[in-house]
Amino acid sequence: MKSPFLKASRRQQKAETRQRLIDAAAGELAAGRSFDTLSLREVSKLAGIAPTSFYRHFHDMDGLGLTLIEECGEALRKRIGEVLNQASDGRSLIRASVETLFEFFYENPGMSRMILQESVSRQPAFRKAAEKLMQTMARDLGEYLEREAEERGVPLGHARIAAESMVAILFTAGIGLLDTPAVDRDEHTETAIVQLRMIMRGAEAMAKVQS
Amino acid sequence: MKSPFLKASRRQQKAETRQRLIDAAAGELAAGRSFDTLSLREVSKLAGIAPTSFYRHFHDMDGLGLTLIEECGEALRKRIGEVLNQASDGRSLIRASVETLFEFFYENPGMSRMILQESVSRQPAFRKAAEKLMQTMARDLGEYLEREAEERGVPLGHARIAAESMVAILFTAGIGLLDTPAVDRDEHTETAIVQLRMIMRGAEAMAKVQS
DNA sequence: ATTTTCAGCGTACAGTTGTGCGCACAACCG
DNA sequence: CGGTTGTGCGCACAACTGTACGCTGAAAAT
Repeated sequence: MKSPFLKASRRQQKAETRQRLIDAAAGELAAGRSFDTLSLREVSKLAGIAPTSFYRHFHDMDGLGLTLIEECGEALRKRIGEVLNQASDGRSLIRASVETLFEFFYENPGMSRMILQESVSRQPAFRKAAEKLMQTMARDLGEYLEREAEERGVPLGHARIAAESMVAILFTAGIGLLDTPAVDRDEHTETAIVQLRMIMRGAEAMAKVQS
Repeated sequence: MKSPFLKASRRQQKAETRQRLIDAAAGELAAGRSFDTLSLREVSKLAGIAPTSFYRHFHDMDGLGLTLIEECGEALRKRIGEVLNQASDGRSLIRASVETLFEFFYENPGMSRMILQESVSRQPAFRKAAEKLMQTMARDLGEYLEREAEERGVPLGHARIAAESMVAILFTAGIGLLDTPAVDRDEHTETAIVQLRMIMRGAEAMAKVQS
């Protein structure tokens, strides 16, 4: 054991090294690299371990990638969940959701781009993981919309479909946000809000006429 | 010159080789590979030329990539343009657009996925090219919507914004389409149509009340 | 106190990558 | 016809990849 501090237990030590691998990869992503140009050797070096030691923590680079997606997705869902569940503060639900999501994108550009990227990836495992995240968000949002609309006595047609549209728009707008200078950030946000409102209106309108 | 047929002129010969490089790359994409895992040596071999001869046709793999995006984008825009401009046949405009676009995706899965993928790529050149395509489509669609709405005497609010939403949904749905078995294809299409109609309704509703 | 476990290391190897160099030889031009 | 052009080639090289193998030494278990 060449590590400078010997105090830690073995479990701790291993967990820390693993985390250093994750951080190294995330750092490169944040710096603009794309995940599939990262090599096992590279992240190992960045994490301060020998290439062959990588295997003590992940079976593959794919393993690392899936962990990254999972961890980031978890954080994101948690953050959105808070907004949906805790009664909205002053802001409208839509505004709160959009602003929260965009804040997240803006704070974690590397990870966000990776999720967006892997949702269209050729690597089935990655794509599935990213898609699952988006679908879960759409489902959560759809259920909320339905519940909320019922309370207001304004039935929604196709709540699930509307929610899917919203998620699609949010993620697409999120991409654009990532290379938008901070100055124009609010404009993007407002546009997205208008887009979501438009869908809400459309859903209400379709509920009135048919079904 | 080792080529089996010597009849062609130099210009022709070069154009053909270039095309073989393009086809080789496109073929690999269609077979499920992702563009940035393709190596110069690999496509050269597939095209039947020596690696070093690649440089006679493209400066880079990036050069090849940009050509692919451009060519495919051109084809796509042309196809959509036809639908928008020539008076709709029996189908509604929305239905015609969606069905045409999805047909294109389905016929060119490799290229389509590449465009979708590069629209969120870290490679600025690729991303810009793909984004430009999407923006152009959104603009075309927006202009059409505005014109058409005026004719019908039903003014649209935020036509451009509505068009952006539509494009976002179309492309997101397109991704999903690419790994959907042919059986469920129609269902996807119908869902997308509902989503676009919903946006239309919303845009009309927002025009009535404000602005 | 002794044994077992196991994170981390160094070495080594075969494979692949992009690309510089110079040559061949058919097409083209005068 | 002779000279130029330029596509295509083989060779070579250094950089980098993933990973198999066996060792070390401290932590954990006995």
